[in-house]
Amino acid sequence: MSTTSPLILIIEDELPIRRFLRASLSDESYRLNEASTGMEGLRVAQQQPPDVVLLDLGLPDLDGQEIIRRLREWSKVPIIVLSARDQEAQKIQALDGGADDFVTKPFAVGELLARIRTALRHSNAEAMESSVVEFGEVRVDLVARVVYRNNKEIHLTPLEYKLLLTMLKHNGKVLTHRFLLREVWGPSDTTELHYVRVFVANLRKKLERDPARPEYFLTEPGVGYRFARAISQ
Amino acid sequence: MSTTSPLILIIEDELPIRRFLRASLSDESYRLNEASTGMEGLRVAQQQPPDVVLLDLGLPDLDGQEIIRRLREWSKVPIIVLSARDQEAQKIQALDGGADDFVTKPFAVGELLARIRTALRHSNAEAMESSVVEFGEVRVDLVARVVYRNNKEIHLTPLEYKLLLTMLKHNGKVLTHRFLLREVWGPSDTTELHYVRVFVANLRKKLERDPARPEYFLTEPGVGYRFARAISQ
DNA sequence: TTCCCGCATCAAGAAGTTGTTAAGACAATA
DNA sequence: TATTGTCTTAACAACTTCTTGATGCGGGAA
Repeated sequence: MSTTSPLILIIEDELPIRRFLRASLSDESYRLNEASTGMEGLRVAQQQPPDVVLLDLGLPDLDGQEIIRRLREWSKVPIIVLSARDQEAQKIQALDGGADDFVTKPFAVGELLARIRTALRHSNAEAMESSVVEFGEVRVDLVARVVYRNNKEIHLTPLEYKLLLTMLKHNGKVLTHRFLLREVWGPSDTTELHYVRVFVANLRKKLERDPARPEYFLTEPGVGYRFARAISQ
Repeated sequence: MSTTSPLILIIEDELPIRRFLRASLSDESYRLNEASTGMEGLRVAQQQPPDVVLLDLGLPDLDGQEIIRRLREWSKVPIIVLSARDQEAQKIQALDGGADDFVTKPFAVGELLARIRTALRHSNAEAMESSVVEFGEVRVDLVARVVYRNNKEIHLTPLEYKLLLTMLKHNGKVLTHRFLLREVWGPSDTTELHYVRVFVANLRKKLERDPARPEYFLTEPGVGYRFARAISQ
């Protein structure tokens, strides 16, 4: 968060509610960005990283869960979900999917503002990441979910990309085979440790200068793997 | 948060609600502490720091705001406030006073559980930040599971690292060969005392300035080994 | 001094883990 | 149904770690 006033991104398709939020929030001297579709919201979030996101779950184009998931792939920005009453399952799903708070419509402005302040307090501690990660010859656009090497697009399969994301997210940490299996393949498959080997080999082949002498996807024998990228980058 | 299941402190004077929470939460295999007054809650929180606090605002002895304030003087534990409907001012005051979330009674269990999980996720993330041990030229990053010496990475094998951890954990204490064997090699192998010698030698070679004149991995003749690191560090 | 004992060091082979390749299974698509 | 791309699985080569025995060192006792 910069020294200027906090930036809030509203992702909401209904104009009246957007108007209402705009009025309530700018009274508090927050800066605002608005998006009326999920895709637009993701794009705006990337271009101008907000300090808090207010997200309506009922958008026309993308599922709310999907938006949360895609945002969380590269950002830790607090997400406050707005949604209609009586959708408990949805609430739970949103919170477990990575949202930080939930406000039920119709909501009291005071409460919403207080929850925004709480979210801002939290986000103060955590640093914002970039939506593009680079290492060596490789550039990963986390929002577009496209990987380039020497500016040439490299195609990754879904699981390859998911594994890459997981390793990027835990940059520098040793990740056990078991952990990677759980993160990428899901909680069921905690046995087939060999998958990880094959897919790390694939990533090396596609992204390392010399796959036999990896610089980024490092092996920790007997433990697991570690992604090592210089901190400065 | 330790490796055991998360500890939740319930501060709530009404027995029926406490019972209800107890049933709902222990189903999820959380550990529970309960307090029926604010003072008791503060005392329990201090004696056994919880991972999440569920706080009823309407307690007989202390004002809810007061409890939040006193907790926040020394703890960052997530506080989820429980309170009756239609007390918006109170809600706002609680959130601004340092509470992290607010659930309105009567609440849906599923939602409460989801909010607890969200709170735990937050506190986990903060705890993960740093846990580094240093001695001499050596730095051990316990989260990343990486060891540096003069800022250069030193590779340790699984058993070497495990032995190092064991000795760090019991800093200053004399550890018998038998104890180290049990801790590092497992309960079966309590005979082969030679292993310990070889691995301590390895650690010295990798981490001591002069392996022949160890400063940290000290021999206690006839007994075992002792790790000695200045307490101040 | 010489012997003895516990500790340190080294290195070779055993045991286990990881890298690599490729073929088959499977699912989605045309 | 054929095609394509992806995932799973197996086999084996290459590599790392662990175990083990041989050897050397040093202090204390005879």
